[in-house]
Amino acid sequence: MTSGANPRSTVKPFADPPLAQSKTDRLAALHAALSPHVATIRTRRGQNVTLTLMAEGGEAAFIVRTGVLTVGVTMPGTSRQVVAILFPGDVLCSGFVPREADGTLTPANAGELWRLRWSVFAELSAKDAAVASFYHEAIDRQMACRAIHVAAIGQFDCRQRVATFLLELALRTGTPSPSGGGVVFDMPLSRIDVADYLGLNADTLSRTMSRLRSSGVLNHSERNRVVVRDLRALGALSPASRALIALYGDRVL
Amino acid sequence: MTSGANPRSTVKPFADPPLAQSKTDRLAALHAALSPHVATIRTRRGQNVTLTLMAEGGEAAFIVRTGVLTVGVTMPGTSRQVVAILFPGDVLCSGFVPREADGTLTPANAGELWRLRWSVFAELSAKDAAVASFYHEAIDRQMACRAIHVAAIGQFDCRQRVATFLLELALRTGTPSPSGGGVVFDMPLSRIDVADYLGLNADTLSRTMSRLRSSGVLNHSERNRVVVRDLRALGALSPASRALIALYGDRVL
DNA sequence: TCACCTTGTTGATCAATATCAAGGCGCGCC
DNA sequence: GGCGCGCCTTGATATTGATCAACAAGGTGA
Repeated sequence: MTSGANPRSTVKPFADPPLAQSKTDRLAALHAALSPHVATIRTRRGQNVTLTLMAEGGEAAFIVRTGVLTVGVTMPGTSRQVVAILFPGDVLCSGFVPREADGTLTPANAGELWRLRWSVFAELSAKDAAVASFYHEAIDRQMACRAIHVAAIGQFDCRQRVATFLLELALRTGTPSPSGGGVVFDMPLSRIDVADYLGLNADTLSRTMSRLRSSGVLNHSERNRVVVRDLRALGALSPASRALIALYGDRVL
Repeated sequence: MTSGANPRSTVKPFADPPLAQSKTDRLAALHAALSPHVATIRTRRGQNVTLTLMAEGGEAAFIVRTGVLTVGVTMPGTSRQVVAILFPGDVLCSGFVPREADGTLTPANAGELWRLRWSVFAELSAKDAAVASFYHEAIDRQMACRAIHVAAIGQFDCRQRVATFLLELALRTGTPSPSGGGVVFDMPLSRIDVADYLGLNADTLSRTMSRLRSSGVLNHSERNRVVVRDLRALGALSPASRALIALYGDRVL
């Protein structure tokens, strides 16, 4: 469970994905407003970020600066469910994670996380319109994303779920591949994490990915990197493609 | 599809559920702050509330005053998914509903809804700490609720999902039944709505409810009303019972 | 270099749930 | 009252995806 032992952490990651450029700017601007109150956490895969502040058990707000994290819950007698995947610019408040549900905030790779007391964040929001609108946009995006996620888990079959997930990653973190029509991105999550996110068995997920490769939508690629050969073909497999594009843009399309 | 034709709308509803008492007070206090900007919508079952404001296509914020509403999305080629059920005190912003996903806000019964321009709501939040904290608490609760919902759809089997749903309704809107240990509440949603919420087939849902009745957890009850004979037994069937109680209280337990 | 461990892949089997079909019930409408 | 229409229920069947088990691939540390 130590991050050093995990091969995934040794993979040379992309630099910040290009998509995040404008977000990175906004985050830098935010930092000016927040910095006196922010604790910076360097994340490493496998570590477990505590959701509430130690002192006084206060509520905390987290802002993802770089890297990817998963938010998971585990109900007694069932396996873990990843309820959200957080990318740079996303916000998590400890109140978002239900109590008594074994909630966890787990980095998927190395990155940086800002943490601040929730009450401080609320105050800053009231004073600084830029902070407030950053927060509200983050909430909007996350709520919309969760709606799509619920629809995928509740209504999509196995292949549709996998296509939806890959499309989301491609739109959020992908770079156009040299050969036209394709997209490349890092896969920050393990098979098991992805399966837990999609409400699927890891075996079934593996089979589905294999089928996507043999049908030519994906390329056989190196470990922890995904090469989508034809993004439009992938989009055609996901009922949520239009919604995802509306939410995350068609930058790589 | 007219509400008058629907038998459900003719059922005499409970008055505001007792749980909502403190919430009702808060809503009344809020109204003072918001009233100059609020449009009050009387909801009727089956109507479709438009999510964006007509003029300028602006974003809107909705606050549920009374009644129950469902938020649904439908991706092409799949059936509808209910992504949230809104009760009095809940908030919905149009940005929460993904675009290009056929999002709908649909009252399940008669009630009252406040609508205001999102930008106005944001301004009021910055000025009035009571408005801001109301909003943030609503967001926290809804995010936590959605996490439980995702876990239920992704990991629970059929009976666990149904038990979780019934428990949530019991905790949020139930009243203790005369005979000890039991709880009674209105069922505001049709079988199909519930099935769409739980990611189940309506037939399967019906079967599961029948089994819960014959196993003695539920009473055979009149149409659109549910009598839980033994709430603890119901809780034992739901892996999320502790999380739900932490979120909604043990008032009726 | 080799043993070991984690992660991922693949095949065979089985169970849960969707699908299809038929029928009952309650209610509004004619 | 009788008719027609949704909604709900229940049974028979089909199919998807979970489970179990074996094995491959790659990294780690001695």
